[in-house]
Amino acid sequence: MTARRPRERGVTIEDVARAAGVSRQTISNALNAPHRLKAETLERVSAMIENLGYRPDQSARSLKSGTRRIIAYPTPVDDPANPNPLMGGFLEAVVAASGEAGYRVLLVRPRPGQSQEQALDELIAARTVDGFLLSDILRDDPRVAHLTGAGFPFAAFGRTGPEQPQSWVDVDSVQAMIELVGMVAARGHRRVAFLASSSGQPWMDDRRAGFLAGVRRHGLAGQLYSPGDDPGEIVAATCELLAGRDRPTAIVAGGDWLALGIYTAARAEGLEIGTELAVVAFDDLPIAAFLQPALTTVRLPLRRIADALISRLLQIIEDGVTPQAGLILPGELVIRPSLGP
Amino acid sequence: MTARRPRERGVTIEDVARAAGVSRQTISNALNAPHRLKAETLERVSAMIENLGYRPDQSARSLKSGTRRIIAYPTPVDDPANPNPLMGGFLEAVVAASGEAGYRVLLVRPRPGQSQEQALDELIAARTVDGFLLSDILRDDPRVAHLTGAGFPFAAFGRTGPEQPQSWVDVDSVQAMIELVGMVAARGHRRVAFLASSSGQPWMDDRRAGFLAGVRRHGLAGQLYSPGDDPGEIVAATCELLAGRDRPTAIVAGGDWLALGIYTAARAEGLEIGTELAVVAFDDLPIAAFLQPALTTVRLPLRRIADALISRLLQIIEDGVTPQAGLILPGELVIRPSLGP
DNA sequence: TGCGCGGATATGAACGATCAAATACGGTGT
DNA sequence: ACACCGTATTTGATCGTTCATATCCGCGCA
Repeated sequence: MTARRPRERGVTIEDVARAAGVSRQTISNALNAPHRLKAETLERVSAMIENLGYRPDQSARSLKSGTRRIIAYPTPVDDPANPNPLMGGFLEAVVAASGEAGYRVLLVRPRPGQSQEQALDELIAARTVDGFLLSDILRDDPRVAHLTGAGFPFAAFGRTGPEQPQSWVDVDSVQAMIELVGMVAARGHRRVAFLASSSGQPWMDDRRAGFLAGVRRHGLAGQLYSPGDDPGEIVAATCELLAGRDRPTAIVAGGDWLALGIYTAARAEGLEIGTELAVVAFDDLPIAAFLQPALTTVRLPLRRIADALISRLLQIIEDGVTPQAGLILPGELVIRPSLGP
Repeated sequence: MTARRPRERGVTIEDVARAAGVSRQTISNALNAPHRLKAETLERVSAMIENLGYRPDQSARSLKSGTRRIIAYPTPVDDPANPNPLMGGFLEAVVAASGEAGYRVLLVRPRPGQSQEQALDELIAARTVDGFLLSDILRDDPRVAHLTGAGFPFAAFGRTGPEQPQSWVDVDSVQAMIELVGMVAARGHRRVAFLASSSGQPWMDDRRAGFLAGVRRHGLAGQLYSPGDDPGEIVAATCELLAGRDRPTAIVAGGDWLALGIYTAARAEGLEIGTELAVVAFDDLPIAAFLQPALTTVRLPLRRIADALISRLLQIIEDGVTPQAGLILPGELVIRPSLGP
């Protein structure tokens, strides 16, 4: 531990009070309960606050009030081999949503050698944050279990177990996938393949289930394929798939990244995407719009998800009210040329 | 403003002191200056701390010490049309680096209707953070000017002006680009094109300058092209480029995303990448490895950059020492099949 | 005149930690 | 026996805010 140089202190409530010729409490009231002040005093005091650029010290306020106005977001480890589709856009949406509610987002990650639970405990015990925002919820997610046990506020992007707090928000992947398959069926495709790594993430299972449901509903011939995460593998698997005799005329990918491999394979096989082969995927990452032809996919309503998560979390933090049921939001089909005419 | 329900208070230093039969200060010393305690006392006290799960309240500690152990990172607005290559990996590296130094990262973004400077001021005045980490530094970046004026600690990923604090770290894009062009030249290419949007970002200018320097040094015929950000435009521009009579045999892209468009165009023109057309780019985003054939590119040493930034920032915060000169780190060539044999 | 009343403002006491200074405690040397 | 010293531990004050309570003041009313 190095020596710590205390930062210069700023303008305090005392300074403002002296300058305005009133007491501390009057300044505090001007900010927290303006109705208590005589209009004239309020104006004079507010001017002085503005004038001196006074802002209540967050630490002092927190110490007294017990609230931090900070939400922790444990960042998913971003595996370059399997880039997390959410990282970019979701974080973006969360920062915006919480910012508008007057909260800030603190990124946290276990130190080397520290378990996820320990990292959470550290923040709870040190009273650094008011609550947690979790994403990439696994089945029996240990973080959810831990926070539930500790009785600490959290909200989750992804479903939690039935015996746990239902403070989650999720996308109706099954329904979105059914609609996606519906679009494919409406274009006259009969043989459809689903491609996704079989990594056992709940959301991917939902997408797979949605595909199967869609295929059944529309009487299509659907087949599942699960290549590994390696790009080469994906291309190879797709090539094989497309070289077969009864090759599918449409491919549904579990995520936009996979579509990149599918495009590559299709071209290697001499198939034109959109006309000879329909490709659709899920997530609407930037790459979906960048691919040529642009990719038909399902857009996650990230901003609405973030808004709902923050709103639920703040309800727990500020009012102590835990939502009785999870919230399921629809995905939005984004039709682009890769689906065909 | 909704009513605020104070969170239940946790274990305090007083509780531990009473339980261990010593005074507050002894507990404090056990954590902050263990050498002051008799070995026996230390052991007994530490056991009790562990036992009760005591962690000093961060707000109380901050109030007294004036230090927050939090670094603010103003998140660049992520334009989906021009996805920020850094957002993912850089943030990741920053969180890891600061975590190891015992600091946390707070994401901030101006509220609607608030200027960037106001957002910074708010954090400074409320003493919420100890310093700022800036990225995507523009020429005459207003944030740098503002923090310099306020005398508040910051470190920047990207060069700052000569009259400003030199607490920056940057990648030697020029040199990396020269080496990249060198690799292309060594493969026997004579006509080389550089593709990048002309958006005037300093880092892109460096890459362009590096390209020109490399071309000059190796006596190649180099040409600059600046399509817009739109994927369709990129493909169209590349197609035109490749359809010309004296078409380049190698294309250098300003960023990995552009390579996607180039791949598409090359295939449309019937050119095989790696053999008939060399493609190289910059950033080593996940997409570089996903493309088939995989893309030769320049990897930014994100972890080293983050480490250096954090180390410099903490030096300013903790020791009050501002670095005298910026730090330039080399990019790392990642040779992959798109360059050719 | 004195009293009660209510709105506006002021005062004292936390919140939980750390810093600086004070004290307790053995052991030496004379 | 006593001053002296260094180490181990305790005490008091403080950081800047907010909560609960106290005071002030003008006014209507008996």
